[in-house]
Amino acid sequence: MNWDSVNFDWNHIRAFLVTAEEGTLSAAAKALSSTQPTLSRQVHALETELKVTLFERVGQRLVLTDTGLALLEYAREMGASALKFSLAATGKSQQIEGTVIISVGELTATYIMPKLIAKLRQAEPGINIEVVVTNEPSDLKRREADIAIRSFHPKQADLIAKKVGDEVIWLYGTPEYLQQQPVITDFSQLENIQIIGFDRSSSVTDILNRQGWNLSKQNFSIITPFQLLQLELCKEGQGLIFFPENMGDIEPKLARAFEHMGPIMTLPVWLVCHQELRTSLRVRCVFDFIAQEMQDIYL
Amino acid sequence: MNWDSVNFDWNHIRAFLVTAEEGTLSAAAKALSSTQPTLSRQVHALETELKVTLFERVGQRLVLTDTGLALLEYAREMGASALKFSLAATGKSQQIEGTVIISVGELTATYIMPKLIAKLRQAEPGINIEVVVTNEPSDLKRREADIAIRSFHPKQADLIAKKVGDEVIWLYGTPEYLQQQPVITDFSQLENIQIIGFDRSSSVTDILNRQGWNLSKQNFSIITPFQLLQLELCKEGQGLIFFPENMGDIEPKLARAFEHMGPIMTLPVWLVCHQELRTSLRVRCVFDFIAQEMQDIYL
DNA sequence: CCCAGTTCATACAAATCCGTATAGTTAAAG
DNA sequence: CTTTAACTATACGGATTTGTATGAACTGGG
Repeated sequence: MNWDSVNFDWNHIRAFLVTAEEGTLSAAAKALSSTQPTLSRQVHALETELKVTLFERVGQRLVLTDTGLALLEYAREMGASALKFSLAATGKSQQIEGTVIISVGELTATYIMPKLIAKLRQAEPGINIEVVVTNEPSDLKRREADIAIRSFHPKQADLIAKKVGDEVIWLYGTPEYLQQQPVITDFSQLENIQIIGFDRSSSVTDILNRQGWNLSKQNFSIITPFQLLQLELCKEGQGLIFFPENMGDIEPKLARAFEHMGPIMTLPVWLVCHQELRTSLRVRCVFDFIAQEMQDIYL
Repeated sequence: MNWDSVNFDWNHIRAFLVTAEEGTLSAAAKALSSTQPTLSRQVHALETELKVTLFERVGQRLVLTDTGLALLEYAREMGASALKFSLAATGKSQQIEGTVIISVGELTATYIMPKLIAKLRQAEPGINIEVVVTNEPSDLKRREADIAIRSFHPKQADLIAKKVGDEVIWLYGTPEYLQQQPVITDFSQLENIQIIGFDRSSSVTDILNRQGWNLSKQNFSIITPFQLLQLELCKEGQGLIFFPENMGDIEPKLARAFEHMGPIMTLPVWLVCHQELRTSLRVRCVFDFIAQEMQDIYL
């Protein structure tokens, strides 16, 4: 093997890759916990080392040249392999110290995580916890997190998932608001109800309508994907919200709506983790800990 | 994308990769034009960064741990991608300066290359030429060379090849030696001839026997893969050698054997180059130059 | 049209990394 | 058993790289 060909600074490729993906040197610097001048120099160095022009300096922005675009493909490959290396190394590490990144939704972050993390930190002081709060299905394969809490089973084959409970969803509102509502014997009678919804996409609406509801866009007066804002608006009497019972019940200002009708739906709670990390002592430790705690909560 | 996971020193992976492949830190240092202490520190750094033990320090040698072996796979992937990057970058480079590595056999290196390189350097002073002399089919895909001169068409699909001539092979010997040989009318009569051969494998023998010869191991008294040694031995009158006519004819001490029978065989001469490098200005420049020169020689 | 907010490039001090020299250890050969 | 050769780890001076601070240039909004 002729190693001369790979005997250039691999970190410069990383600099190029992150810069190209992030769009600017400054963003790349932030992503790599480095500084913009460093990235600037590294990209320049790569260009002179290989005698190619990767970026066109047009005004304040760097745009990839055709050459840069062609090479980016291989840089991405390297990045993917580096990620695999990192994942495998974390998995192989027999140290119980280090950081574990957990991806959760807003509500879990607010109602579940604080006590859970406190308890975990007490049990395993060597492990640092990083919480990524997002409602998006964050991509575990890209190492946005080590462990994720989801309400759906992941499709990717190389992820492992464990069901830790069922989230029971009710409609909640202020007692004052609820008194204004009619007494119903069927959900189809809720034609004039005001619900604070997630977004304008009608996926939830469709599901409920198929279950006998009769909802349209008119019922969703306020739209926001921020569930904590939904909660606050609901507390102000602006409408009803879909909320898990273990969280809604402890809100003093809220009460279940149409309780005699039973819960609206139940969502499974999945704990998801990358398969490569199954052998990591510390990730497994956190995974098992959360699984135990969640099962206690959702018992 | 979470870049934290790949935010370790990629050069340390390269250090690990080359060390694992080469076996020792010292060898890796030589391969990377670096020094042993540097590699030692880089491997150590990688181990502490990822909290894994890659090598077991047993005595004077480093042996891969199971963890190291598992991670080596991904390091190899990174190396392969780095190689692709390098190849593509060289291909994309529009600079006419740089180094071009040419792989040739001993005879071509001795008889053809000196004048050819001199002429090339005069025509393109910016290009540095590196010559790898080997009779093995050096692996262009591993970048052991940019351009190779071969007597067979490469099988790999992503290589491009151009036939630049035919090498006419005769048997040569000293006039004194040849006088002792019988006058023949058929090659099958050469039962007692002494030939200085390449190796004990009978591939050449088989080919010739199929063409009507009658050779056995007895005919190959001296065996060596070094063709220049074959030549010297032949000059000393130790036997006959297979030799290209354009090289053998200019050796004052040698003469064609059994010239009335015609040449023994003809071998094609191929110029081979990696497809990725076709767009490289300087590689293409050298490729075209050699093609032109070789065609003049073998006209 | 100007100004606030970004962006990338450059200068210099500080921190880091590398190479030389050296010591310590092991394996093989005489 | 001794010697030699080969390999890795450590110490220190020097070279390289990094980060902070700053400048210059461009974009977009008021």
